[in-house]
Amino acid sequence: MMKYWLMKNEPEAFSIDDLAKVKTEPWDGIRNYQARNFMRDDMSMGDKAFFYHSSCKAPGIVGMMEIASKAYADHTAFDPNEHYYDPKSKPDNPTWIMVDVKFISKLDAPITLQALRQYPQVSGMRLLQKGNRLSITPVEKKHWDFIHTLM
DNA sequence: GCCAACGTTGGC
DNA sequence: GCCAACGTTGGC
Repeated sequence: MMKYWLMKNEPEAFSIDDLAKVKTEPWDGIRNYQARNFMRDDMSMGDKAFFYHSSCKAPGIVGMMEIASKAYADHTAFDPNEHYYDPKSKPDNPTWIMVDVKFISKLDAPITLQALRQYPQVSGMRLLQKGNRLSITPVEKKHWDFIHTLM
């Protein structure tokens, strides 16, 4: 059964345009257990995800991508020179993992957070819940489908 | 840059 | 195992 996701990233670090260029990219740097568990336990190859730009002028959904690998060790956790280095993650038993994502499309016009908040049809989305900070959240099919009607 | 809301850490 | 202090996220 295909699942749907929303994955946040700061466009200054890696944007939808960057993904459009490289086509496939490891989604590294996740250092939150809930987000990790989603990748480890619930994501499958072929799942679809919204690419969301956060911490920017107009936060919102900017494109779509496909999960292109199973979860595997996030090697950036092993390297002391990396920003996301975490000494408690060991190569033989990695704490942190990542998946590859594949570019599907960039939206002609982003669907901003501000716009999403206007629609009661998506008011239940985790993204819109107060205090939500998770960078990876599941998206219900009904929400996924409704957002497509906005494109 | 501010700050609310979380998540994590570490002393006890 | 509790919880205060600290760190991070992310919208505004």
